[in-house]
Amino acid sequence: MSKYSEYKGLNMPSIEQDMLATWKAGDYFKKSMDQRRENESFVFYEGPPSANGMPGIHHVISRTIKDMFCRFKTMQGYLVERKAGWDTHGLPIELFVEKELGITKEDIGKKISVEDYNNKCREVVMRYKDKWEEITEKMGYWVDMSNPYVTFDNNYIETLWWALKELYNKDLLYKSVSIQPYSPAAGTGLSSAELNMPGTYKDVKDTTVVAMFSLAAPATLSGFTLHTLQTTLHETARNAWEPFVNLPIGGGLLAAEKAAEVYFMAWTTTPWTLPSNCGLTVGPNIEYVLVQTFNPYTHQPTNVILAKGLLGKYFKPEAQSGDLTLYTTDTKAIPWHILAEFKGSELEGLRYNQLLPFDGNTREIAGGDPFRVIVGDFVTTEDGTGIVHTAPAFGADDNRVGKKNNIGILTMVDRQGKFNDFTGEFSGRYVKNYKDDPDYKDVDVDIAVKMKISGNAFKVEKYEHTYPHCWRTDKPVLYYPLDAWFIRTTAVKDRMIELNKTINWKPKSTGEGRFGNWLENMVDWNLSRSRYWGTPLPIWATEERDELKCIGSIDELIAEVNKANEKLGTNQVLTREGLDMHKPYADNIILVSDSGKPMRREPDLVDVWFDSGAMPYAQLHYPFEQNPLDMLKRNFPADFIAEGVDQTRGWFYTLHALGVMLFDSVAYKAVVSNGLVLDSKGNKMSKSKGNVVDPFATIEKYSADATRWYLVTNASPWDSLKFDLEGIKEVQRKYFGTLYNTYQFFALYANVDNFTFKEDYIPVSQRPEIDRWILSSLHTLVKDVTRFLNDYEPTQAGRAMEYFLDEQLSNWYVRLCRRRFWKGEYEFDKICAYQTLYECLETLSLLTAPIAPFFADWMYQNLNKVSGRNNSVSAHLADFPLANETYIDADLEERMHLAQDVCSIVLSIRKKVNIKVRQPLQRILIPVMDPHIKEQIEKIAELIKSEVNIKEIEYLTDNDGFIKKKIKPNFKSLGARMGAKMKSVAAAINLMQQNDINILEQDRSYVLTVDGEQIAIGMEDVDIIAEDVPGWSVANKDNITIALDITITEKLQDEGNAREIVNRVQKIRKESGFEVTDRIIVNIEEREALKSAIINFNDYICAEILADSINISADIQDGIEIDVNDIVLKISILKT
RNA sequence: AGUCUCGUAGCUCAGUUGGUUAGAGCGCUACACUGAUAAUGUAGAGGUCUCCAGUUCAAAUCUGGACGGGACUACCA
Repeated sequence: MSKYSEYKGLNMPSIEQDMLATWKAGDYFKKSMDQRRENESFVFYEGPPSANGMPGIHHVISRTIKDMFCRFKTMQGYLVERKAGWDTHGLPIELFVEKELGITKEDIGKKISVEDYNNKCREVVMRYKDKWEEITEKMGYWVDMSNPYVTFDNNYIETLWWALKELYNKDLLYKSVSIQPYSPAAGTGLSSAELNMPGTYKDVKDTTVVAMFSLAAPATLSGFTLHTLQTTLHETARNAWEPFVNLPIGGGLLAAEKAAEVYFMAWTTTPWTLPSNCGLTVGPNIEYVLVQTFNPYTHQPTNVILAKGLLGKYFKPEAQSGDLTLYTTDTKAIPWHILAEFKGSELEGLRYNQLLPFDGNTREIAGGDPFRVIVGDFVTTEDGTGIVHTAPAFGADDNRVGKKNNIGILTMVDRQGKFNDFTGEFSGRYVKNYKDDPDYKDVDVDIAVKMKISGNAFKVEKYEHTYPHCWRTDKPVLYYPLDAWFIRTTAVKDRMIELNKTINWKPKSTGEGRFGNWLENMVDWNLSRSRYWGTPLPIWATEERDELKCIGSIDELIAEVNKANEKLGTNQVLTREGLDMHKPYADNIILVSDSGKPMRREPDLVDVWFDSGAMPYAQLHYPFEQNPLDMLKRNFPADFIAEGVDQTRGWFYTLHALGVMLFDSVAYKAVVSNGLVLDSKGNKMSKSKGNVVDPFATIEKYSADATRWYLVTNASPWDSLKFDLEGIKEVQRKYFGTLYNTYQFFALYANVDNFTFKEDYIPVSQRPEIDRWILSSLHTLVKDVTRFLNDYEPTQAGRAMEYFLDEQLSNWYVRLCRRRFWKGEYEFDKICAYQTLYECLETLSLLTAPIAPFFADWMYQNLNKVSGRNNSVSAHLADFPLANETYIDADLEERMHLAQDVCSIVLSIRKKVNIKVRQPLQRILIPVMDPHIKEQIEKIAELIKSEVNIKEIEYLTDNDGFIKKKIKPNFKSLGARMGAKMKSVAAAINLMQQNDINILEQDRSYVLTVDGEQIAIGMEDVDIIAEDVPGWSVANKDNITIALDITITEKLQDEGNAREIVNRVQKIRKESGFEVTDRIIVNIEEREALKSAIINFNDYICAEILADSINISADIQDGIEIDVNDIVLKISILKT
């Protein structure tokens, strides 16, 4: 096998199929790990997807990122094990099954047994496993799917139980009431997922009330510590009204005691929660005022407390300090006076009279110490009154703040959504129309009316806001206290925050902002799910709940069962083999308490996020296998994980929380969170919109590599990506097309010359300048790519490779070196060229391998099969290239860049004056102010000359007096010194004449006169560039200026013609299908204008076209007509 | 509503510690090249850097606000 494979065209999908077959046949994935068994490991966790839905294109991006870094680290020599996993529990699966069976949650256990239902879930959960495996393979994601972790496995669940017991023993697991979204119409709690379904939030118009809670009179406060402010407030109010005691204001005679009443104003959009009120919450730093005014409904004198910032919502500015004595029932702008001001924190502890007392909402029933003012951080002054009516039963915030302040709880509404029987005239009434009763009367309105009459309402109005509805019944949800088990994450909050700071987040903002804030505002983790298909909570309780038992392993469970059989006389049979830990079996197990009472399992399931968060240990079946600690040490924490940014508060959080709680450690050291994949117009992809991209079709049509490359290089992974197939096509054309072309070019000539890299490696220092340059660039690239990938900056890495391939390798090195490959004998220079290009291609294939594993390996193998240079048969078994610093020559890279600029400028002048490149020209002039630049250009003069077809380069120094200089102020250096004078100084510099510039250059300084002031500037304050060489064709770019001599002498003309002839003959050779090595004889028709060219450049022409001779004839038969610089003639070519 | 994120050419994106002519690729137009040819080069057109205000001698860049897209959390008076 001594020939490089050549191809007719680039067909990436077919390359990928070949490579997949090769990988499989050679078992390369396994090999890539096996050969590094003894090495340091790089720990990676695969976030488990759920296989009950089809994989989408958004899965391809996160898996590309995972795969890329795992491959990269493997090539760097680490052992990177990648165990696949499946997330198998949870609500989405249950909903899917319900839908498929056409049942609802209520039917489970009735129309279908829990056993059958769960079996169905178990079946459904792996429904698309095949599809997932297929996409995994096709996209080139190397992950071990032969031995995945599955969250419903007994072993997996056993570890979860172990973890739960650890938490239980650390007193981090507790049961409590929590406020959850609940649908009275459906009789079921709703998950946040259900609440986030489209159409759940609707605009509704509700009756809202600003309720007035009267401050308790000091006299009624026996038994409680008196708040001094309480007495003061009453006295202030009484004193304020004192002068009016005998006046008939407000539509009645003022009663002194009534006038001394002080009310808190609190707004609610759910008046039905008022009977359950237990507290009023104020913001500790909010300013509040006591206002003397009139009740707008009863017109009685009154005094209210509300946030100062919200006065404008209830009182007209023009009525401030209005005359109270003039108030009548008809007064539009109710007069008001501010009597006092205080901060929220001062109000804390004030007591008020219950607003709507009934039999069922007494202080005793509430428990705790209700009807007090408390403080809470969540209070704002954006709407309402700055005082929040707090009903701990019906709001999560309320509940939290209520618990913290021990104000008890009142639940005056039952689970059907109606007031209980102890709510006076409202007993039995539904708070919303849950039963579709045509005669339903809004209970909120009646409550509001009652309050208006009693003087406890300040404002009643309809208010439109969004409110969640049950997606199944379309009825408003209410927040309802339900029993639940919690993990006390707040206990380790500070530690979690501290450890989070050590995690390398990509992007940083997700870790600091989104995740950091989330940790700051952390609440305890509600672990309970009242569903059927999930990990059962391993807690058993006696009926009175006075004894609890948390089970931490299957063995322990079996032992406890045996104990129960013994003590309770039951006959339960439980073996490890026959065990299913799910419902309903787990629920049937009865254990015995220490005091001998039967215990039943707490019916809840565990949040699926616990399943996935415990995956680092559960996938190992920790600690139930051999050498658990050693095993854990090798697999925890992860060095790297990656998932979508939507996992920030999901998987990323639960991993972190459990890592901290169980092991006081981070669970991952680095995390890449990728953004969303949107459609090409920037809309979210969704099935209903029909804009989802099918990853199978995409890969099949455009290849996995192009897709992967596109996903990685188009935008940073964490920016949301507008997915556009056109972009993939572009990548295919641009990157892979160019790489392919370059390889093809190499293969074509290397095969001709039998280059197989059998010669010794020619020391780079001995190679031509251009070879040293491309190798320098190549090794700079290796350095950059390595750095970027180590930094988890794949986009930068990919773009650096694109730049190298396109701008440096293909468009410069190969283009300039073409001749070296097809011209001349197979000797030193040619071998240099082959070795150099080979090394570029080989290295590039290895650098590319993590991102585009198929194409890279394909190219690598094509090269390596022939040369056998590398011991590894696949790029993925090879080592990642190491930059050789000795190859890197910054000076060389700089001057080549200079050469590219110079050529580009010359070409643009040629274009401007319309002289084609094939026409040689005598010289260019380059004004050089900087000796370093001249030195640099001199070293690459040959290259420039041949590239732009000129004979010589001359350098102009300013002494020659030809150059017209331009001076520009250097704002950066000048700005700092000049400050406000900058503008006029800049203007003065722009006005400097040629001789001024000369003086500056000579003296290295110059004194400007600006606004009558003398200001000295130095060389560092300006840029001086040669702008023009009068009388020449000139162009410039940045600081380089070039003048081109466009005189075409006769000799140049001849040479141009000769080149033109060569060009035409070459074309004919090619069209006639001659081999590149065929020798020819040329007969050319006589033309006076071309004669001298043919005679003078005979040797040149013959050498170029491999002609043995050129004969000029007066007449040519059967010739081909050609056009040489507008001269038409015939030419005939014969093979010798 | 809060938090995060994005907003630069028709499209996709760069844009260093603020520094005066804001770049690239694709697409478009014209020309050239023709032993990589389904390749390549050169040139041209195309911008209110989303808007407003501020800081500064100087703002795409810094600050504040608004608007728009997206995500997450929540829906709470």
